[in-house]
Amino acid sequence: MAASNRQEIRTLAEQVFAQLQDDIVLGVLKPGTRLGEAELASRYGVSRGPLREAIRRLESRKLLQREPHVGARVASLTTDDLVEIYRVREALEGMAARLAAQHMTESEVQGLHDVLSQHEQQQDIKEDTAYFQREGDLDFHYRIIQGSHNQTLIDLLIGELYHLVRMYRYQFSAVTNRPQKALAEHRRIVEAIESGDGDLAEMLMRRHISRARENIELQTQNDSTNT
Amino acid sequence: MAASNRQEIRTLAEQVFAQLQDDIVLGVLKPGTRLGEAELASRYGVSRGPLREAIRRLESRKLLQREPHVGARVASLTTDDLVEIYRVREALEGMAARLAAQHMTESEVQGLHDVLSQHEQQQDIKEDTAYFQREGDLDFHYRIIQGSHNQTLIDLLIGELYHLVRMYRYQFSAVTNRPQKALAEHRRIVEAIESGDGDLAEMLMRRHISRARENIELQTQNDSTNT
DNA sequence: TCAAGATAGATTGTAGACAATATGCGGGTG
DNA sequence: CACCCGCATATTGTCTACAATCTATCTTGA
Repeated sequence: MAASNRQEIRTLAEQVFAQLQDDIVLGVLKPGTRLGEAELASRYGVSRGPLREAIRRLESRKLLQREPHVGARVASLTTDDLVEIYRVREALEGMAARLAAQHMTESEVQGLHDVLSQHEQQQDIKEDTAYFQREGDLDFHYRIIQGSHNQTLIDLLIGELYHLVRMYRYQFSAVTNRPQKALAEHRRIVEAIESGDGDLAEMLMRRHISRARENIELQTQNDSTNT
Repeated sequence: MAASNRQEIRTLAEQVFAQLQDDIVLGVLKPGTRLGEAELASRYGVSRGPLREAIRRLESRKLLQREPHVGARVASLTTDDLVEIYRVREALEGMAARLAAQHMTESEVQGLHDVLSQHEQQQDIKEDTAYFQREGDLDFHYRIIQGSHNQTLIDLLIGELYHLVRMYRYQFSAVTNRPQKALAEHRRIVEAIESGDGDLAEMLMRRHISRARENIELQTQNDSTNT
């Protein structure tokens, strides 16, 4: 539902790539797991050729780590890695918000409002906050990124970086402990985009992501002191 | 010399990957060229296995475009693509400059000064401005990116984006028509980094790259009106 | 002239074999 | 007892050959 297989898949190598990626992101294959080629080949019902091509592509997306003559392992993200990623997100999504304020069409802005009101309802019904905190939050960010109409930016964020963010969320069942504030920030970002204020949109988006990063850093401190 | 093969290369697939990448970036293989698998395999003296893995990795770096059952072509960059890339550079290198101001070591700052004075001398000797306008300029940017000490950021910029920038420069023999101003901007960026002013460093870097982008956009307009 | 089918060419997928290398175990030595 | 060296094993890396599939072109017929 969220955003997994965007384009039509035709070759076996691409199928294996998509399946293996999902299995890694969703946690079916746990971080650190050794991935033997023979084992994977039989698991997905293909030969080693297409499998190795899929592995190469997943390696360049940092979803698995490879070492020559040793093999591949499912990437295991540390919190430091995630903090690094959030710095990059801050820069790229800030730019995306700025460009979205300039280039978004009316229907795209309307779509933002739809997502927003959807989240507001789910906030009232407090039981299913998981949606907002997982893929729902990402839907909002996806739309703004797409709204930048900058294909390079879109590919970098959605094609490469976001899989790692999603993997982390599934790995640690990560939830934001400030859903109301986050939703309020989303609202103000949409207002800035709607009024075409690129400067403000970028600033608000950067703050929004920066706070999420600080939240991660804080939780890490608590974890280490409690342990 | 500049920055081509950073890590030790052990497997054939990695060798082919590095060679093919260089051949594309440096223009040995011209944009749009069809790359038959059999032809490439004999060209580099390997079989199709390692070759196909190299092709997959180059595809995810956007150095070549592939179509299933048709084949691969050397990517041909349009000016619009480059403008998109410069928007991303503005965001990412702005962040890199901010982080560099916070995290660069003394010796790294010294290295920046060295590059700077090197460029100043080459400016006086006006004959060989090509160095500054090509790899020399990139050296400066590379150092600041490395100075961010954010490996995710470094990988994205140097590992993925910069090959495209370099390819474009070789493709069009692109030169900046404002070398003095660019050098002055470099100087002020180093000052901001040295004084630990992350806000200023980011702002100056963003302006610097933004002006380079405007320069590209202007040249494109002239080209189209003259043609 | 246009459209549908056949053919040629290429790429993609598969299988099997061998070479190259890392890992882990066991024995020997200080 | 600890450490180092060498060997066996398993896995990855590579190559060859062939089958399957798709694309594009050419031919043929209406």
